[in-house]
Amino acid sequence: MKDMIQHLREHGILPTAQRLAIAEFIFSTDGHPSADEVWEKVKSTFPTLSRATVYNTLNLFVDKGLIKRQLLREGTVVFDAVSTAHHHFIDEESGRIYDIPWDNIEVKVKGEMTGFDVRDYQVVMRGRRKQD
Amino acid sequence: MKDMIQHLREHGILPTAQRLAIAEFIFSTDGHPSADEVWEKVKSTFPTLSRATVYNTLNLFVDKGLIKRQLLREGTVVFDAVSTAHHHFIDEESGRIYDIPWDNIEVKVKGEMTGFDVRDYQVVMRGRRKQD
DNA sequence: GTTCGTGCAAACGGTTTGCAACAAT
DNA sequence: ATTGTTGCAAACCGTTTGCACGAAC
Repeated sequence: MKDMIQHLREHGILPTAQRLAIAEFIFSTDGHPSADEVWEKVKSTFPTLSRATVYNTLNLFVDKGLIKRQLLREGTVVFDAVSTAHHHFIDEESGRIYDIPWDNIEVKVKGEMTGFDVRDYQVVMRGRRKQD
Repeated sequence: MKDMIQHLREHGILPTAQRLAIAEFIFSTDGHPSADEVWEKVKSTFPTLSRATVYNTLNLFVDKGLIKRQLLREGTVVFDAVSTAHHHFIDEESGRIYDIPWDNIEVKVKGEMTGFDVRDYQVVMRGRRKQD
């Protein structure tokens, strides 16, 4: 809790009650929730929380570098609180998104990539989760 | 033209004038247009074409396996007519999406991936296009 | 008291859908 | 005749925005 206040302050974010509640949730889940899903969840412990505040707050967190937007679901952006680089696996049946540790996959450039200044990359996999 | 009619028929699609016009466009561009962009372009040669028909047709093409939906742009789905597997590079400045040949990048699994039945994957890169 | 954050409702933009007119078999 | 396709408009849904109220420095 105290750490979270500190964490927000370090990123230049004024730690209001709403922002704390949202931050607590998004950093405690290992899922990849949409803004509306965050709203639904946090509302249960913070009933007055408005949808607009959730959207604004999540965008603020992204701008300040606390979390990342990911294009992994159709129709909605999802947010990813894991700060270290990783890959993603999407279960085509459930739509669930799994983090794949960075070191599980080796990506090597073999062909010509001149003219492309790659700042960031990730492997996006799709398929079926067999167990779990 | 004749080939396109044939192509559609082979995929179980009745080749109407609208569908032909949309197919001609999407298979001739190397870009990754959104449905609205397809509409704008094809409308110039087919003014009566409605937006709904474009959306319906593109979805039909996806269902029948002619083209692919890609989650590479925020706010809209883009369509990809290239049937062979490839990776993508997104210019963060312009938003332009570039195809990267499959053999340019080697992806090797190093870690544990049990439980994940990977049916499909691609590398998504972001950065700046330096020349063109 | 000025700046910043919140909540509400309205607006917005991409996409889907219901429906009537129409074309194809 | 039946089935499938088109165009229009309305509906839908995720997201942003304008604005008034309220809290914090």
